Amino acid sequence: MGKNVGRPRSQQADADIIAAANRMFFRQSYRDVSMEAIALEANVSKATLYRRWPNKATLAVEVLVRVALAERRPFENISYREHLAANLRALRDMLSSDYADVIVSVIADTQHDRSLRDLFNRRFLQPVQAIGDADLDEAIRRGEVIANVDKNLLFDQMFGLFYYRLLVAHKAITDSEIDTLVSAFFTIVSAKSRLTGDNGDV
Amino acid sequence: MGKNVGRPRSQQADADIIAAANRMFFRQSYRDVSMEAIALEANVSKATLYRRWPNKATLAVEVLVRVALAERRPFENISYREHLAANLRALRDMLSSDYADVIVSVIADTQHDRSLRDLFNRRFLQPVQAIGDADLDEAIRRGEVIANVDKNLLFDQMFGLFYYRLLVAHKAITDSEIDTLVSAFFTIVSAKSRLTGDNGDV
DNA sequence: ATTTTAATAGACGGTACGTTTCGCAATTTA
DNA sequence: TAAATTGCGAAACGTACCGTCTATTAAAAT
Repeated sequence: MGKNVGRPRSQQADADIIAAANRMFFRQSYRDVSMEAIALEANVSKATLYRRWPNKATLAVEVLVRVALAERRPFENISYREHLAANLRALRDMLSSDYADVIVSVIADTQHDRSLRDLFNRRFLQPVQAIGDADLDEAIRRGEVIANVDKNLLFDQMFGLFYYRLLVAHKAITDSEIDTLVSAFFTIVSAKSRLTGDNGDV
Repeated sequence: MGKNVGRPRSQQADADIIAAANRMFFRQSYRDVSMEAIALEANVSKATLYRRWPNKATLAVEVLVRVALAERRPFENISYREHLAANLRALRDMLSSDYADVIVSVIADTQHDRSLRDLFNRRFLQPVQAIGDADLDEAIRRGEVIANVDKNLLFDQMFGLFYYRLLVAHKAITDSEIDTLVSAFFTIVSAKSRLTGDNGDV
C-alpha cells in the first residue's frame, strides 16, 4: 500500500487546466466561467478537474498565485525608494488588469468559506506581503529607513488604498500619485514613527 | 395612456421584500440566498420580485443603503476629532457585521456589470463619501482643519484601510487603532498638506 | 499477471435562474 | 357604470450548471 502505486496523475492535465482557466478568466467574467467550460477548454473530463480542485474558487487562487508571483523584481543596485515605487506600479497593474474580477470574486467567497480564506491567505496574501516585508527589512538594514516602524499598519494602508481605489472606487492610480505616496511614506519612516500601536489581529 | 393608470404597485410588497432579503442575508451567505427563497420568505410571487429588482445584486444594494444610511450622527457640540472617530467606529462595525459578505459580493459583481457599478456608486459609495466630505468642510469652516487638503486621497486611504483590513485581511480594527489613525490624520491636516497631486479619475 | 489508481465519456438528480402564462384584483379614465 | 390598464399569485417553463457517480479503458508499481 505504497503511495506511488497506480497510475500517476497527469501533470499535463494540471498544466492544461490552469492554462485553460487562465484564458477563460481573461475572456469572460468570473461568474460566467463554469467548471464545465474549463474542463471542455482544457480537453479534460469533469472528474479530472474536480479531483484536483473541488471548486472554482480554489482553482482561481492557483491561477492568481501564478500570475501575481510570476517574477520578482531584484532589489540590488537600486534605492528602496525606487524599488518601492516599481513594486507599487506592478501591484497597480495587476489590480487594474482583467484579474481584478477574479480577485474580488475570490475575496467575496472567503467571507463565508473559512478553508478558502486560509488558502487565499497562505498562497496569495501572505507571499505578496512577505515580499514587501523582506524588502523593508533590507531597507532598514541599509539604513534607508528607520527601524522603528509599524510595518503592518503601513502596508495595510498602502494595500488598502490600492484595493479600494481599483476594485471599489474604480479610480485609476497614476504614476505621479504613486510618487506622492512614496514621498509621504518616506516622510513617515524617515522621522520618528507616529503610526504605532498594537496590531489588532484576531 | 397616463402613468397612473392601472393597479398601483403594492408598497407593502416592497417593504416585505426588503425586510425578507435583510433577514436572509443576515442568516445565510449571500451566495446561498436565492431569489426564489426571498420571494417565498416575503410571501410574494417571483414575478412581483423580479418586476422590482432584476437580480439579487440590485436588491442587495437597496438593503445595504438602508442599513448604512439609516441614521446619521449629528455634528454639533462635538469636536471634529471626536466626530470623525465616532464615524470610523460606525464604519468599522458595519464592515465587520454580517453585511460584509453582501458588500463584497456586490463589489465583485460591479467588476463586470457596468450598470450595477453605477447603481452602487450612486446609492451607496457616494452618499457615504458625501457625509465625510460635508463634515470635513464644516470642520474647515470651524477652523479645526486647514483648508488645503486633498480630501479624495485622504478619504480613500481611510476607507481603503478599513475595507482591506476587514474584508480582505480579516484583521479587526480596535478603538485604539482608530484613535491612532485619527491622530495621524490630524498630524497631516493640521500642517501644510503633503498629500497633494491630481486625482486620477477616469 | 495482479493490483491499484487515473482518465474519459456521459448520465444523473438537484437547484436556481429568469421568463411566461393564466386568471383574478385594483385602480384610473371615459 | 363600463372599459382599459396594470399588478398580483401560482405555477410551469426551458436552460444551465452544480457536484457525484458509473462503466470502461489506461498507466503505473509489485
